[in-house]
Amino acid sequence: MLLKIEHNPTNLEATELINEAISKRAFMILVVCCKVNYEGRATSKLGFGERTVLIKGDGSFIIHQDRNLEPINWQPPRTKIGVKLEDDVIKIMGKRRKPKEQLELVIRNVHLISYHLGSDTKDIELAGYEEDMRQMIMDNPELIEKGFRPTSKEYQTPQGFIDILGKDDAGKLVVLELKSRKAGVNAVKQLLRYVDCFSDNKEFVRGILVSPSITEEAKEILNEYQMEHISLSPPKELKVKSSTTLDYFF
Amino acid sequence: MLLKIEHNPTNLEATELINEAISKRAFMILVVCCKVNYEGRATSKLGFGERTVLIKGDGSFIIHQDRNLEPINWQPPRTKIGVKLEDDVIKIMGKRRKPKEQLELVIRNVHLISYHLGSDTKDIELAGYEEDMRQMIMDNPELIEKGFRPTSKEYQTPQGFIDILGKDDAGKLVVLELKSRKAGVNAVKQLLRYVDCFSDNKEFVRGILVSPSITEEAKEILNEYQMEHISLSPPKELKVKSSTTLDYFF
DNA sequence: GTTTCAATCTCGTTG
DNA sequence: CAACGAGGTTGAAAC
Repeated sequence: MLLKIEHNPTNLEATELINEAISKRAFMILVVCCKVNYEGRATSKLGFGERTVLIKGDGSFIIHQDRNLEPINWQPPRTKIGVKLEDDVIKIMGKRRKPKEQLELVIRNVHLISYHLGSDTKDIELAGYEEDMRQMIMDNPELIEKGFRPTSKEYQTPQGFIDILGKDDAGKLVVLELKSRKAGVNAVKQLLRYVDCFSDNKEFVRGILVSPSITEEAKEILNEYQMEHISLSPPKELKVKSSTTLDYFF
Repeated sequence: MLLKIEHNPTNLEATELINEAISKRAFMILVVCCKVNYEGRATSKLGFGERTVLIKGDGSFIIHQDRNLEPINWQPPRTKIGVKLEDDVIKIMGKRRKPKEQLELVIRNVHLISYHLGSDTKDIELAGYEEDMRQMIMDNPELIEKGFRPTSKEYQTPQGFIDILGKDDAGKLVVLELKSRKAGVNAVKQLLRYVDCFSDNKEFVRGILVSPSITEEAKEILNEYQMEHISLSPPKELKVKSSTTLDYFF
């Protein structure tokens, strides 16, 4: 894999390398003393300090401080990246239209610059989501209860899509609301709104919240409206998430 | 600033440097050929490929592919990081309890390893949030309309907190729902639910959605229920967000 | 500690 | 292209 590194380059040398990296759409890594200005969806200013910067070939622009998981400033993919040297200060601009926004990185001093090329076409396999849960229940309706028969998934109502709609052993309508994590009051309210969509029915409609667990307050509201909770966790068997893997690169 | 770099080290050399970086709580940058396994809140596997890895002194563990803003795998601050060399393969483990989860990075080959120390205590200043908008309206109620008087902010209802509640020139009750960005149907539904909380009132209650813009469908629902929209953007004057700046490091 | 909610959310999918 | 919803959401504030 091609990889260029420079330790403590001059700002002139660094500017040239940054230009190279941009034109090659490389993955660039910088450790610099810099300040940062952002203007767009919000506004921010960050004074001078040591930061680690990633600029990807797709236009992602990521600025990390030395703590926290999240970057302190960033721009999403497809950002236009430009660089210029002015009065021995390097300015890297990331501009985007729609939304109109711009990130300005003012570099006083470069400690490390590196860039490399190399595509990574592997897709991640993952599991443990609401969609996996939905599929699991469609495949094994008895996980809800004996005699449960799903009639449709993502049934549309004025309030949005019902995760799973079905009928129980006695033929009563059952609305399922799925959550892959601990469910709170919002999940219960949503379920209630779905059930209310059938309030013109003569028959009582059952509302069941399906999630690994539930908050205490959510449980109270469920009881209040005679709705139920079933404890069920999403499956964690792995499957390929995206089908567009381009494995012929390997 | 102390900064160590090694280009294409052996896996033995790399393991030693990784150990050094961990024990010094340094900011480590790796460009490696690796695979990644995650087990915890969900499960994921990522096959071998070229990845860029950041490990911060606070325990943040971030793995980037060559596209997208977001890391493909990660662990938050306070993750315990460990490394071992087994059969000439480097394994970096990031473990956390509560939630119990673990990230395993299996490195076949190191292209670049670097670590550096240096604290960055500057706080960012930013603006443009819903909270700023709320404050702006409380300070200048005439932004809504002449004669508007806020009576309370974050007024509690069974449906949640109303952003701002007030009265208009004619003494009619007005419910404001604020959004710092383009508002969609969910914002309108939320406003409608708040207004419904006063449906036992004799008088008509006005519902006003305040946001920079609004989706077409949201506008239709607003009209349907005789609610209003006011176009207003959050202010963007800067202020220091965190008050815990430790500037005496500088 | 747990719960709730905004976010420069991001990212995918769908119409 | 805009809109909608899930996320290992994260992160902060409120309780």
